[in-house]
This record gives sequence, structure tokens and C-alpha cells, in this order.
Amino acid sequence: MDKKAKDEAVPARRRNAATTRDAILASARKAFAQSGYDGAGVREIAAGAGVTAMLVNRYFGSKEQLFAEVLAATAASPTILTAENLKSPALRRTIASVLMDITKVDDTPLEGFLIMLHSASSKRASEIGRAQIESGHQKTMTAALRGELVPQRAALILSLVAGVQVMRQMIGLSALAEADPKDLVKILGPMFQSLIDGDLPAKPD
Amino acid sequence: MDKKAKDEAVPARRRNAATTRDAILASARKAFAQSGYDGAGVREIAAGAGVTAMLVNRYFGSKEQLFAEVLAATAASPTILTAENLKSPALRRTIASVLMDITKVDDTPLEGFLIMLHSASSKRASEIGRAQIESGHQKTMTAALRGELVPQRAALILSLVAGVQVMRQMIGLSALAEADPKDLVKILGPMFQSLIDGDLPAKPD
DNA sequence: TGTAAAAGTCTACAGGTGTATATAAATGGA
DNA sequence: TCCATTTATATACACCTGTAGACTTTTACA
Repeated sequence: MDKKAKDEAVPARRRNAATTRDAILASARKAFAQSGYDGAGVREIAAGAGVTAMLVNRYFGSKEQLFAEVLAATAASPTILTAENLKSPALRRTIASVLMDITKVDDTPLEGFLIMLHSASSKRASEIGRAQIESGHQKTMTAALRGELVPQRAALILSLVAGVQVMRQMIGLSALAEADPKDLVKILGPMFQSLIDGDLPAKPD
Repeated sequence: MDKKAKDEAVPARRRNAATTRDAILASARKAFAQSGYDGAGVREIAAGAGVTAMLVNRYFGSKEQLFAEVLAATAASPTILTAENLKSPALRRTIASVLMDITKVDDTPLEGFLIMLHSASSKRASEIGRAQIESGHQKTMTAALRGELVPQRAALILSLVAGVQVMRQMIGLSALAEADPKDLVKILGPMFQSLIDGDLPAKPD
């Protein structure tokens, strides 16, 4: 009854369902962020987790379900577009800064965004992404904003973030990629500010 | 000697290299705009032009070269982001409006943009797209703008257009897709305005 | 220690991709 | 009218995709 006395230090990775599942999820997250839904293959994802492709479907059912779960996981991760960041005058100025600091692809507060943008060309993937973003960011931000046209302003904040991400990281537009982040923040800051505050012109046209 | 007297009305499409080439180009344009570089198949493009897949490669060498030529063709098409539209106070307000009026996928002033965004997940396609946009829009706009941080502002105008396109047409964010275009114009108008005019805050931080 | 369940792998399939080669059909000039 | 050239097609080939079923290995419990 004292067999388990020896707490074997590092058994070189024992078989563990939860651990493997997480490894697949992490690998998929990185792969989807780099190559998008269509671009990332199941075998590639599996290799990144040190397993075979079939285990992926064993744990997640299908590539599509895996994708949905990856997106759900990134939604749970910390992001910059939170209600608190939008409300605090100190933090809202940093949104543009954070947006600019992101040059690496994975483990960023905007990874979920990047996954979605890379996967937007896939019909099914973009449907999953829309559902995720509408119940996540869009909902959070809509609740945090005040004034008129709140849903539209929230959506446009997301659009601005998405646009910069696309042009900077996906297309690689040199004017953005090689620019001094401070300069971009100087331009983007007031834009985010006015979207958050909702200081619309008095005259419609 | 009078055999050709009968000028057969519509010869049901005679064999004509130039016509067929254009048909393929048009079909590819539509297909790429809808499905992106990876999503659009050569056979599908060929079928849209009423030919077989092999003709595509016969005329364009490869799918990649076809894509480049499609993008070059769209760059030659009329667009809203011209130097004149940026300079004229009357027209610059309509940029946001035009951006909103686009619900259909093809034959729009922003089709080239849409093709690029749908294809941005493909590494090779995004390289082609970047080259095209930098020698096209980015160059034109940089020449038209005045003030400081011109290249960055030009790039951010493109980013804003791209972001709205992505969220509205690709992701299908309901707050954008179902919103009254007038409301969006009311918010977007001043944003474009300040990017074009370059009215940056006096204090950097 | 034996044994059933869990964890993981192997092989394979059906379908799709871009494209190269060989072949057929239509065209236009002599 | 004949024939060479152009236009278009048919067949086929590797390669890659997601996934299904049978299989082997490890774990944990009795």
C-alpha cells in the first residue's frame, strides 16, 4: 500500500489525456494563428503537439470542432478590448500602443483576432468566428460604451483593430510594418479615443 | 466567293484567344473575390469561363500568375482611393459612403481590396497583394496627402478601409452588416477626414 | 499480478489540388 | 482544297486533405 511513495520526478511525459488535449489545443492555436483555418493541416497540428493526426479527431471530433474550441479558448484569454480598458482614461490611451507592440504571432492579447482574420476566407470558419466575436468582444464593448450608436462604434473599434492587424501582420504593408510604433500610436490614439467617447459631429451632414 | 455572304449573326462564340483570355480573367476575378486565392480552384475558375482547367494554365502559366494578373487588372479599375477624391473636399466625404454602399462582392470599386483580404491567409498571395498595393494605392495616396507622417496616414486609411471590409463582408459582424449605412458614415466620415487632413494632436503624449 | 479500459498509432480511403503531356478540333492562309 | 497553326480538351500524375476502422501500447484498478 506504499507503492505510490516514490513520486517519480519527471517520467518523460506520461500518458495523460488532459495534458495531451491541452498540447493539441496549444499547437492548433499557434498553427491557426499562423496559417488560418484552411492553411493549417491536422497532421501539422498533431505534429506540433507530438502526437499523430488521429488523436486530434479523437479528442475534438473534427477539425471544425477543434477550431471552435481554439477560438473559445482565446476568447477566455486576456485581451486589451475589455470594459475596464475602455472605461479607464489611463488605459484607453494604451490600446493603440498595445496594438502596435504586437509583432509576434502567438501568445498575444490579440491572438484570437489574428486567428479569425487568417481564417476569414473560409466560410465555415468565419461563421464560427463571428459567433465568437459577437458574444465576446462586441458584447463586452457594447456594454462598456456610452452615448449614441454604441453597437456601431463598438464594431468600428473592432474593425480598426482588425484593419491594422491585417495590413500590418498579414499583408505586411511596409509603411506600417517598418514605421515607428510611436508615430502610429500618435495617429491611432485619437481615433480610438473618439470612437470610445463617441464625440460625433453635431451636424449629420 | 460568296460563301461568307451569310454573316451568321451570333456564331455561338467562335474560337478567339483574346476573348477566352478575358473570360478566364473575369471568372477568376469573381472567384478570387468570393473565395480567395486558396479557396478558388482552377477547375472552378475555368468552368466559370466555359473552358477546361488546362486552358487557364495555357494562357496564364500557373494559378499564381493568374492571380497576379487579376490583381493587376483590378488595380487598373476605378477605385475610390484616388488622389482626386482625397484632395477634393466634396469627394472625400463620400469615401465613407462608398465604402458602405458595397454589399455585393464583385464589380465594386473595392474588389481588388476584397480579393486581397480573402487571400491574405495565403503567404504567396499576400506577397503579391502587398507589392500591388504598395505600388498602387499606397503610392497614390502618399503623393496626394500633405503634412506629417504621410506614409503612415496613408497606410492607416487603407487599414481602416480593410478593417471595415473584413468585419462587414467577410466576418459579417451584424452590428456592421445590418446597421444603417448613414450611421456608419456619420462615424467614419470624421475619421477619414482627420486621416486625410492630418490634424494630429499638438502634444505627442 | 492479471486484466479491462484508456491512450495512442498505423494503414488506408475517397476526394480534391495544381499541372504536365498527349490528343483532338477548328481556324486561316496557300 | 490542303495543311500548318492555333485553340481547346482528355487523360493522368503526384501530392495533399480530413477522417474512419483496426490495431498496439500503456495505465490503473482488482
